[in-house]
Amino acid sequence: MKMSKMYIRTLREAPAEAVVPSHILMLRAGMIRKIVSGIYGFMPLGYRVLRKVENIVREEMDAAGGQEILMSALQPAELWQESGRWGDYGPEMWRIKDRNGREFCLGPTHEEIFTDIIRNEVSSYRQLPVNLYQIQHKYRDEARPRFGLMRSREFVMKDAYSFDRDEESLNESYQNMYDTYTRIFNRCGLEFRPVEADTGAIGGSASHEFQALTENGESTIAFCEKCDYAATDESAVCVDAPASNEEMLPLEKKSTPGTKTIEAVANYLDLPQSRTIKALLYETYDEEGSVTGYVAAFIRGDRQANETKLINALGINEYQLAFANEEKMAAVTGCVGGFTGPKGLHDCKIIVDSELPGLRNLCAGANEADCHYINMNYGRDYEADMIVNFKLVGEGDVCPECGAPLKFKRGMEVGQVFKLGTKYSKAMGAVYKDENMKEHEIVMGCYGIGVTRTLSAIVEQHHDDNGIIWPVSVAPYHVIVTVVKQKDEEAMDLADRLEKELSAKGVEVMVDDRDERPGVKFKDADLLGIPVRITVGKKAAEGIVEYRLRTDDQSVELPVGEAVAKAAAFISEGLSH
RNA sequence: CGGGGUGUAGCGCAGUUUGGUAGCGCAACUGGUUUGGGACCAGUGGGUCGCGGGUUCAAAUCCUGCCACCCCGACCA
Repeated sequence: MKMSKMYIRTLREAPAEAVVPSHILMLRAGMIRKIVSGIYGFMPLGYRVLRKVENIVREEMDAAGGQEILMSALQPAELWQESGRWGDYGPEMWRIKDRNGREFCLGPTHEEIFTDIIRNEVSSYRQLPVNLYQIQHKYRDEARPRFGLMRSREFVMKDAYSFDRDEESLNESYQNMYDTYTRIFNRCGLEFRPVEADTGAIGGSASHEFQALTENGESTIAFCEKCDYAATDESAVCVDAPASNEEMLPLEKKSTPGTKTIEAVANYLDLPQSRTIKALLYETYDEEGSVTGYVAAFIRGDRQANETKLINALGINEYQLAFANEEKMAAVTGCVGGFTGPKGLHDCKIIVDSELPGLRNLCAGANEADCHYINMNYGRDYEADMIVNFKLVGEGDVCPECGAPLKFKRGMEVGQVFKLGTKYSKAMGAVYKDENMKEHEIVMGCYGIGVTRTLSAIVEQHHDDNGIIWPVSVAPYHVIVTVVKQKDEEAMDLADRLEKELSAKGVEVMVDDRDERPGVKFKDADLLGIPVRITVGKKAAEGIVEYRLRTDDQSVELPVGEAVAKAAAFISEGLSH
């Protein structure tokens, strides 16, 4: 297509509102436009890229046995009330009413809708397994939309749901999607890592996030350089320190005036912090926010707690746990702020980190002002209501798989796969009959890809100071033919020939025939990130053009025919993986 | 939701301290000269200075309420 006929508007300067490269460059290239905070429109070139990514997703999902459908974005409250999530979802859900006052939401996700479809239509094991997906706008009223398409309130998502007769079959469906996602993100040209993710209060049995590696990502992932282990920082497993074989020494109470922190008490008693026990005091709440009880969690003094793991162990939602009001808690449990220890506490749940029972002769608060015990040992001196591994992983901690040190990197979550189990089928009555006419709940999985977010990730990973560098697979056009003197008929004829011959080979071509100076055209070509540039310039009359890749800074002169062949080969190679 | 910042032409900004009725660069339009990495000259158009209230002879500027946008944090099936 001729650029003089295209609707394209590039910006020389970056809008002040954008701070990360993907946002800045997509705005500058005129690919997206902000409508309001967290809501973006796609302009012609941006929409072409979006459709390319969608089509990669579509092809791979279809190849994996998924079937595409399209449900409504607007969903009735009733379905969410059935699953129990109308109340759970919170302020992120856009809720609206129709003219009669009936409640709806703009779908933030579609488990309810898909489960509803399936329960009405599936009744036999013979109809399973099923994998349905859609590509559609999702709506989440984010507390803080950010970084353009990276975290927006309206975004395009591919969401797939699998329905299986049992866990074993689910495992196959899950692995199938895991492999499919790997192919999709490879084809999008992303450097990514699948990582183990927290399954949270939703109660699924396994989940992986697909994290595109980028400095501007919002997630932190822990990974092992030696083996394949990788997990989000919250779900990464921190290995217990090896059990000690020291003799138990007699418990002794020490006066430790004013030592309210681990650091202070360790210094005062001249102990390493790894020989102390830290207390973390929490209140738990019911759904209405009333205090339901107290939790004292104990962990080695040099460790950090991972509250997500505590929450999961307690089987509550994250809003149901918060640091305690120590004065109130002291009245009930006997704890003493700054001097709390596991010995002598009452009327609260005592959670002990999994490595403490194996450690000997530790120092802990005595539940008495200005006093600590030393030589405290699990079993002899204190016991737990629950033993939980709730340590937060730190960089350098040992890999739970192979023992090598863990490293941290930043990532952007572009996809997620989740074994849901029967949460929704149970709540909504999605059942099938087996060979013996016995009813079972359908076992579900769900699988999401943030399509618009994937665009951000691609640009974050593929750009330079001059602009975007699209991978061939998602580039809005494959080749840009830059005509230096568009008024020169010979040059325009040559450009037309390039366009025609390349198009005939399935290559997508844009011809910059605009009445602009060459510098402007070159700058725009770089900004737009078209993978191949063919310049029709000085030697147009001789049928010689210049061929250059967006990733190179040198061009080569070639006869037109060769340039066509070379570009076509390069594009076909780029599309083949 | 807490903390911070910003709102002046399509984009980037100055002007606000010290009140006097709005300016610069880019972009756009016209004409001319140019033409290989964001040209030059001359001219033109474009603004309820985020919105409301107040002070004042006079408000972009001072006071006040609200709104929007951005950043950090909290949050993120």
